[in-house]
Amino acid sequence: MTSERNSKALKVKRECGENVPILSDSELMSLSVRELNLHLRGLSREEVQKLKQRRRTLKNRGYAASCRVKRVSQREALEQQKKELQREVERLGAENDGMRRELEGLGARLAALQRFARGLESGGGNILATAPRLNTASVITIVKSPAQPQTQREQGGS
Amino acid sequence: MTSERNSKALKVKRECGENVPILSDSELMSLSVRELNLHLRGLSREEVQKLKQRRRTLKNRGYAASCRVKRVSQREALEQQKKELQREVERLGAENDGMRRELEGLGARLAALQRFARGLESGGGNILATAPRLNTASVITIVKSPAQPQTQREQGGS
DNA sequence: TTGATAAGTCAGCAT
DNA sequence: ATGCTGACTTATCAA
Repeated sequence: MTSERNSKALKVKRECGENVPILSDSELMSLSVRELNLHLRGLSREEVQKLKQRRRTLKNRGYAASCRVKRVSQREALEQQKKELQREVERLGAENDGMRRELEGLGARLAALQRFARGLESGGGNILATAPRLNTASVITIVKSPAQPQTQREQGGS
Repeated sequence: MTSERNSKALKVKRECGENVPILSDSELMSLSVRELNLHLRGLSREEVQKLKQRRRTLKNRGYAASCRVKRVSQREALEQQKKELQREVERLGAENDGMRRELEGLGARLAALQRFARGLESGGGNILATAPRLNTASVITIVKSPAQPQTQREQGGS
């Protein structure tokens, strides 16, 4: 196809013929209208039209290229955003699992204390004697078990 | 442009000329090779080549169209996936916030019990007298506070 | 041969 | 006039 266009371009140049500097594609494409007019001196109406048309075609070629580049980069941007969101989902999921485990641990400790408390409640004042399965040492153990990261600050007393 | 193609097609038909049924674009495009050959009887080598070329061009036109359709639907699929991931991130984020709050609540209750336990520990056996700021009733209150959803099942003891 | 795609051409819209 | 984009053609590659 390059050959086809070249031949076409050559044809135009031949037609423009004898007295024209003959503009290259890149020259013709980048010239401003006013600059272009300087090169149009002494050309027939038809020659001027052909040159302008070639200029338009060359510019269109560039526009088409930009259009394709834009299309590709937009697609890549979308894919990138998708990857980032996937990473974010993974991160949040892991964080969720971690907290779920912490919650389970705390829940178990609290449940144990709850059993103990039920004993306290029903047994009235005599704590140690009435607690079903737990004694004071057990409660201390449960309560002082690994503190959860979130509320670590709370323990800074004395 | 349609006019350009039409004129080109007409030209081909004129050239094929007097004795040919003249296949429409859609006919020529959808014919199998063997079916096509039936329509090629009594055509010059050149006419056959032109017809085959037109067939190829028509098919290419279809391929190009599919290509564009595919490009669009792939882009739409990407956008759809992106939206779903965004929703997922939002959902996980909300879930995270909820658990974080639960964790904070449980952490506060446990911290209070920890203060109480410190009193128990340092004071030896005399629990009620030694607890810094909490009495037995307070501990019961803390321990029996709203149980966390996750470990609700734990409390089912007689 | 068939199908897919990049690049180029053209038409048509919008600025 | 300029820039963009959809549709078409062509060249080219892959299956």
